[in-house]
Amino acid sequence: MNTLGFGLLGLLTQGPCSGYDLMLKMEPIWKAQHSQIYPLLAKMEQEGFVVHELQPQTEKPDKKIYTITDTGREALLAWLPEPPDERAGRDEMIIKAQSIWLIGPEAGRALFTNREAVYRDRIRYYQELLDKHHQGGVQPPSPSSPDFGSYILLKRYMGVFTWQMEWCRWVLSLLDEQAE
Amino acid sequence: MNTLGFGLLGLLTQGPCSGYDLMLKMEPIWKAQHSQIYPLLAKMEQEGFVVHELQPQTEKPDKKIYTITDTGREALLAWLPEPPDERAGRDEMIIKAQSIWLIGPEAGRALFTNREAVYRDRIRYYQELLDKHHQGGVQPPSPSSPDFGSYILLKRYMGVFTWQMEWCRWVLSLLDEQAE
DNA sequence: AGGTACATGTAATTGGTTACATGATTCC
DNA sequence: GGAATCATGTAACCAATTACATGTACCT
Repeated sequence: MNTLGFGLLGLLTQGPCSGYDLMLKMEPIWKAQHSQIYPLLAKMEQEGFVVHELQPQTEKPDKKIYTITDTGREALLAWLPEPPDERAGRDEMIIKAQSIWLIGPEAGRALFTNREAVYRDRIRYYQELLDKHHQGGVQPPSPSSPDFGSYILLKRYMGVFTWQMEWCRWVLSLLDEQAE
Repeated sequence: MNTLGFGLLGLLTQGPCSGYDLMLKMEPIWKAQHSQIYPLLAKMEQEGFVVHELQPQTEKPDKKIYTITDTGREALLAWLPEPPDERAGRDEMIIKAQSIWLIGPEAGRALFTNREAVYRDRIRYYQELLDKHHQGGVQPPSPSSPDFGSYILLKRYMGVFTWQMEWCRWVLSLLDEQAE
């Protein structure tokens, strides 16, 4: 099984769920298309990590409600403590930034202004998710709560995107300096 | 052509280079294996974006020195100003963090202690690269200098990894709180 | 009339990693 | 003797995106 598979198992420890809902729940942390999730769930079922039962619906396609098995839980618990791979973070902006000197300050400014806005939107998005988290209890979830993972990840994304937004502004200030 | 291809073109605007050296130069910003780079360069040559000439070597395999063509430079300049795709940043640690509550505070602490060290190493690595940058001139490169891209990217990585290191420490502090 | 959400699936293609393959040189 | 660096390449596989496919309900 792959990393995405373990991500799905992690969500299923919090309760049975359809493939569609798993896709939505994965979105903030590890975006994957349904075309990747549905076949993976089927494969995971073949290998005994999950089982599903049909929930008939009228006027909508039937749902497949997946549940994690003991085998699945064991596999997840064995995988979790292993030191994670460090993955290459690939972002087109990196490649464009590398060659920014080629396109002149105006086009460069457009690129970074645009990016700054993208990061601003993402920060708003993650802030909203954090606010939802705080709706119930005002206290941050304890490390033994199932919500702890989402909580610390939201904080992580907030920080990463905030830094990148500031980085865009810093680059813009360098570009402006030259214009003077 | 794909994003990696444009990255290679960007490096080639700074001078002709072998596939092997391109791989090394790409490493800090967009890690790719030689098995991805060599066939891509061949394809890019077929499409007229680069040309190569053989540099015979004794006791070592001959080098293929690639040079960007006018077509290649035009394609790069047309691509650069387009707003970049926002790519999903996939890192196994994200999936593990999501399910951290399942493995208990000791194993969780091990995971984050390990990760903190990984980020610390990366910061040291990027700091060294930044120092090398500053060796020649003490002034940061101007936006019209070919080094400007590398310079701002190194700063970006420094910031991103610094934040993630601090995030690890913050999570560790939460885990410790519970232990008390 | 067109877009979004719900709900699932397959097929084609691209992107990326791992492994196989060769061969000299240098460092520990 | 074994690992690392230089230097290229192919083959097999896995991961991920895009497109094709179906069908209802609701909103504008």
